[in-house]
Amino acid sequence: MRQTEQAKKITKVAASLFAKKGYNGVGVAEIGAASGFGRGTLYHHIESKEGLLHEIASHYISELVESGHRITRENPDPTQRLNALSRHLMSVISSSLAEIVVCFREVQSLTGQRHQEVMCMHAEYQKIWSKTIEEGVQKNVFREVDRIAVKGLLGMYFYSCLWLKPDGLQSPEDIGDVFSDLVIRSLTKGPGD
Amino acid sequence: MRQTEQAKKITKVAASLFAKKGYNGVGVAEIGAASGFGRGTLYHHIESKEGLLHEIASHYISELVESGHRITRENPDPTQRLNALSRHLMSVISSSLAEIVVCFREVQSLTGQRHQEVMCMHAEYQKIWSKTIEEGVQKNVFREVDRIAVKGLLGMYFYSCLWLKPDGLQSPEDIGDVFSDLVIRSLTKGPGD
DNA sequence: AGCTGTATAGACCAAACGGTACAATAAAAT
DNA sequence: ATTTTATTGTACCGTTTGGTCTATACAGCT
Repeated sequence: MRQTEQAKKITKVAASLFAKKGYNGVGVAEIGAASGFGRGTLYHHIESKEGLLHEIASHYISELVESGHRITRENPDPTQRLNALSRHLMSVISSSLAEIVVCFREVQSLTGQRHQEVMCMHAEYQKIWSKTIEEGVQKNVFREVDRIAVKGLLGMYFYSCLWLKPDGLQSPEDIGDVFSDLVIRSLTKGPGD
Repeated sequence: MRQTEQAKKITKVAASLFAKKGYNGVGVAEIGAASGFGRGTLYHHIESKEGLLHEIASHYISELVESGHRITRENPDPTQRLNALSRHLMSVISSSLAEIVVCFREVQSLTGQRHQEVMCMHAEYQKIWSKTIEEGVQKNVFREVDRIAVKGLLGMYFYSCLWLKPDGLQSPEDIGDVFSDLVIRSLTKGPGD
């Protein structure tokens, strides 16, 4: 979907408002005012309020899925791939904080087809991580872990968009390294396994 | 604050609605209907809609803080304490899923004094985990980790309320064990540290 | 000048919002 | 039996909701 400059601006403003107050806590009038348009003008550039939410949520989760597949192709080694996934996920989160908050916290406000479509992509992204860990187990570099472990580990990343500060001291890559270090250590085989 | 039976019922119903649709996605009429009261009746039992949100959020986070302090007293050993904190946190999450979702995802909708108070307790709970890890580092059982690591590890738990199924196969204690296993492995000293 | 297509603002809509007032009812206490 | 007290439902308040309609402005083109 081709977006005009104004539409991009509106989407960006909407994302930061949704992130701050929640989808239902923001009115279209507020979105218009914050982007410098009246309500009529707003609807000349967007389809609907929910369309705005869908645009934000689907754009970022599909970007994650796409990059996830690319990283999988580029990194046959499970440990290296985990680190690459970790760095990439964290850099997307920190460079698009508001959008990611919307993508992970406000999805529930999508309805029908749109909700289903976005949830599918979320599941697909999780599968990318699951597959990586499974491969590591097969190659005997990771220990066998419960299938809910990957949900837990991913939660570590997803939840970070709620406390991450955009002007924080550490770079996203540094944080990604800290996290992937935690993840890899929690997965690698020890003497007892 | 003493709560009548009806008020408890309303609070419970409100929590599950807030969890499903978000605080601003639910109207007082809907809360009333779902708990079997008219709007007028509802306001005879509650103070306000935001009061309801505050009641839910503050009750559960303060319970976590209180139990956290108790567990700290009862478990001098950092590793055992982490496991106890993990089990307890996961059992609270899974036994009060909706309330915990509200407590962690809808806090932002609280305003002024109430918001500040609840955020304070959230910070205090995090400190309980931080202290435990710090003690483990001092006692030389944990390696030194970045200060954001604890945020990440806690996110693992907090995010779980969004995917946990109330009728899941695994008991909360089992999940708590899986998680604390991940946490402890990611923290314990290895050959290289 | 006349035409065409895109931007823009503001009036307007029915519905829903959080909250209050008040009268009616039920239960308990005297 | 009578008076309090605690519950309840309904009508109502002003405001805001997402969304539409229409009139105007302003480009670029002929």
